[in-house]
Amino acid sequence: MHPSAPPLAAAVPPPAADARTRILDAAEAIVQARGVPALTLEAAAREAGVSKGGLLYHFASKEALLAAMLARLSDWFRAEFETCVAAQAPGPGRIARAMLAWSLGEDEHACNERHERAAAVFLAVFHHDPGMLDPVRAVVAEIKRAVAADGLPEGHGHAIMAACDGLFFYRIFGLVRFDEAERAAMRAALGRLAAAPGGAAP
Amino acid sequence: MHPSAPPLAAAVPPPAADARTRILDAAEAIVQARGVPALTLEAAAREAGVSKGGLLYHFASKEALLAAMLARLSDWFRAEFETCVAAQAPGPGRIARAMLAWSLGEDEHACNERHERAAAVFLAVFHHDPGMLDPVRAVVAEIKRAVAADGLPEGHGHAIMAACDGLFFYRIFGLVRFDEAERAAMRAALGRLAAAPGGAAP
DNA sequence: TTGTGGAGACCGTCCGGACGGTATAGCTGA
DNA sequence: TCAGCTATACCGTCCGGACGGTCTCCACAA
Repeated sequence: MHPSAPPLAAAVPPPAADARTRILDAAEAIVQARGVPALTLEAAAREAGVSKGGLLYHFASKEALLAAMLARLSDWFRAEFETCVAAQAPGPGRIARAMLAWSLGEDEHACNERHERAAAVFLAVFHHDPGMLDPVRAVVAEIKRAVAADGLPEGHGHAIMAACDGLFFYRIFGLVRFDEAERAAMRAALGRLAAAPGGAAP
Repeated sequence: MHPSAPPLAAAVPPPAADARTRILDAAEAIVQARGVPALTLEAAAREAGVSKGGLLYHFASKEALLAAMLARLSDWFRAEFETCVAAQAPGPGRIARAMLAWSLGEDEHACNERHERAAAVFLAVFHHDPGMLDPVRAVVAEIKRAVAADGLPEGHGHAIMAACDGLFFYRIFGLVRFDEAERAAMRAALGRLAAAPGGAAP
C-alpha cells in the first residue's frame, strides 16, 4: 500500500494565505507525499485546516479542485519556462539550452520541490480524467513547435526535449537517479547537439 | 470523467487460454482502454468472462493481480530488450542503438500495442503502490549500468536512454506525437551520439 | 463397469468501509 | 441583522474482500 503518511509536517506554509490557496497547497502536498489515491476531499480539507463543507464552498467538486490545481500549475510552468528561456543568450538553440538548464542545471535547489509538486498535480489530474490534460498537451505542442524553429538542425531540438522530459519523468516515478557527474556528462553530450548547427559526425 | 467504455470489442483474444491468462489480459485491456480507476476486480472478472469469486480464486487480492501483471510485463520487457540488443551489430554503442531502434524504429507495427499495454500496467501498479515498482527500478538501474559500459563517451548513452524513455512517456500520456519525418530526424541526431566515440563539436 | 469420494475450479452473494456530494444548523464580523 | 462562511451529520454508491455453495473431473475400489 501507499506510504502511510507522516503528518506532512508543515507542508503548507504558515497558515497564512486565503483558504483557496491553502486548499490548493494542501491538495498538492497530499498527492506528493502520500500518492494520488490519498487525495480525498476530506483529507485536503483537514490538511488545509478547513472543514469539508468549507472546501466544497470554494471548489464545488473534486473535478473543480483538480482543474484549479492544473490551472495554477500551468501558469507557474509557463512563467518558469519563459524565465528559463530569457536567461539564455539569444541565438540558435536558445530554447534547447533553456531546457537543458531546466532539467540538468547545477541548481537542484528549491526548483526540485516545485517540480515534484508539478508532477503530483499532473498525475492526479491524469488519473481522474486523462482528457483534462488537454491544455497541457496544447502547451507541449506549442513548445514542440518553438523547438522546431529554434535554429538547430532538424531533430536536434526534439531530441533534447525528449531527453529532458525523460529525466523529468524519471524523477516523477523515482525510476533512476543520476549523480552530478552523470548529469554533467549528459549536459555536455546534449549541449553538443544544442550548439552544432553544422552536424557532428566523426 | 474517464472515457466511458466502448465494450472493449474483442480485446481479449478468442476466449481461449486458461482463466489466469484471460484475467491478466482483461485487466490490461481495461486499464488501457478505460484508465486506471476502471480496473476493479468486478470489471476484470466480467471482461475475462469469469465471476468475481473466480477471479479471487486465481488472485487472492487486487495487489496480487497487479503483481502478476507486473511480473508478466517484466518478463516480456526483458525478453524484448535482449532481442533488440541482439539484433544490433556488436561494438560500441550497441545498447544505445538498440534503444533507438526500440523507441524510434521504423516499425511502429504491433509493437506499439504491447507498449501501450506495458504503460497501462506500469501506471496501474504505480497508482496502487509506488513501492511495487521496485523490481522495475532494479531493471532500469541495471540497464543504466549497461549503458554506461557501452563503449560510448560519458553521458552519450545516458542521454539517449533519457530521450528514448521520454518518448515512451510521451506516448503513455498522449502528450505529443512526432510524425515519421520528425522521428527520422531525431534518430539521426541521437544516432550521431551513439556512433561518435571521438566527440562531435564543430 | 459402476459408483463414490474428493479435490480443484468457479460462482453468486453479502458485508464493512470509504468516498464524493448534499443538506442544514451554527458562528461571526460588518 | 444578515450575508458569508464553517462545521457536522448524513446519503447513495461502489469497491475490495470473505464465504459458502456448486459443478466437473479423475482416481480407485467393488
